[in-house]
Amino acid sequence: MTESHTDDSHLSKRDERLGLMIWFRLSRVYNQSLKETHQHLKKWDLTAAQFDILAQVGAHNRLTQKQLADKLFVTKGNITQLLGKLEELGLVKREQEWKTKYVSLTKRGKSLFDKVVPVQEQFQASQYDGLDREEKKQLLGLLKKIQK
Amino acid sequence: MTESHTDDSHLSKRDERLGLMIWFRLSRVYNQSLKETHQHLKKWDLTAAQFDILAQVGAHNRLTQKQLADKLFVTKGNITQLLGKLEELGLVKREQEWKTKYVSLTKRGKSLFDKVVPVQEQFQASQYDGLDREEKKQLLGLLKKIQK
DNA sequence: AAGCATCAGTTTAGTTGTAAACTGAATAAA
DNA sequence: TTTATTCAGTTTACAACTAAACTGATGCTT
Repeated sequence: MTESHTDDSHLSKRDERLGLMIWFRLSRVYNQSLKETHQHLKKWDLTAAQFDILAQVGAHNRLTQKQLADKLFVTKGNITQLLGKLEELGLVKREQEWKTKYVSLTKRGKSLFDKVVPVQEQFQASQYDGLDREEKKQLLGLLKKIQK
Repeated sequence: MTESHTDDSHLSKRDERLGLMIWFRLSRVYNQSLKETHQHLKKWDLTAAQFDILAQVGAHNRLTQKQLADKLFVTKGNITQLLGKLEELGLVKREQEWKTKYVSLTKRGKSLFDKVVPVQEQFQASQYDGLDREEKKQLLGLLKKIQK
């Protein structure tokens, strides 16, 4: 006889229910976190998307727009738009070299980077203070497993 | 002497790093899941936000817009806009009663609800197939704990 | 060399969402 | 009764993001 076969066709109703609850909870945790991030970044008049670019460019100085898009998991079109704004704000500059454009921080951008990134990263991480180190490792492991 | 005090001031660099990795991973898992959801819903010409409303209204029939907003954790303004579209599509109707408006499904909406919701919910849940039941419970527990 | 594919970046149109100001009705208070 | 509060829903302006079509330059192929 088949072992542990209470339901084998797709997934038991119980598992489906669990999956749905995870989905709802995940979306709530993520969106709440995003909102708090936004709130926190207002101090420097930055949006979350702008911060992400600032952090990436500052950490790697000199990236192409494509590399940036890939690192942030967004489209090239999105990067174009965001860089337009950041350029207006005088935080980044684009230098065409051969066929590609390299993005780097201006002096103002660098200075803002140094001021904001450490504080913001600490804030970001603090959102998981409710978990101890072991639980964080567990959570990270489970999230990785979801993405196969 | 204080016990296990390698760093007590804020959080150890190690914990901060872990927190950041969780944040990145969470955002990737969520956005990927959202994208796949969108893809899947295209079959019925529905967006994820529209599906969420269809599912909620169908499950509770007759909700006010405020209740809907609260259940979905979005603003009333967003609900107004989405309902406008769904009304155009002939899927929901709004009935003013005293000062509030009650939202319910039309015949077309009901029929679409019956067709889409079970399939979509199963698809949604299947995104966590990589985890066994125990792991799902663990993940859910950790997510809940984050929200205190 | 001419033509074609490729690839970075841009543009455009559309969706989702927020925040904040506004409308209008019901209720409470003077 | 008149005024003020409250509260549901609407509107407006804006940010973020995608998908898909487009631009232009590089470089391969014949």
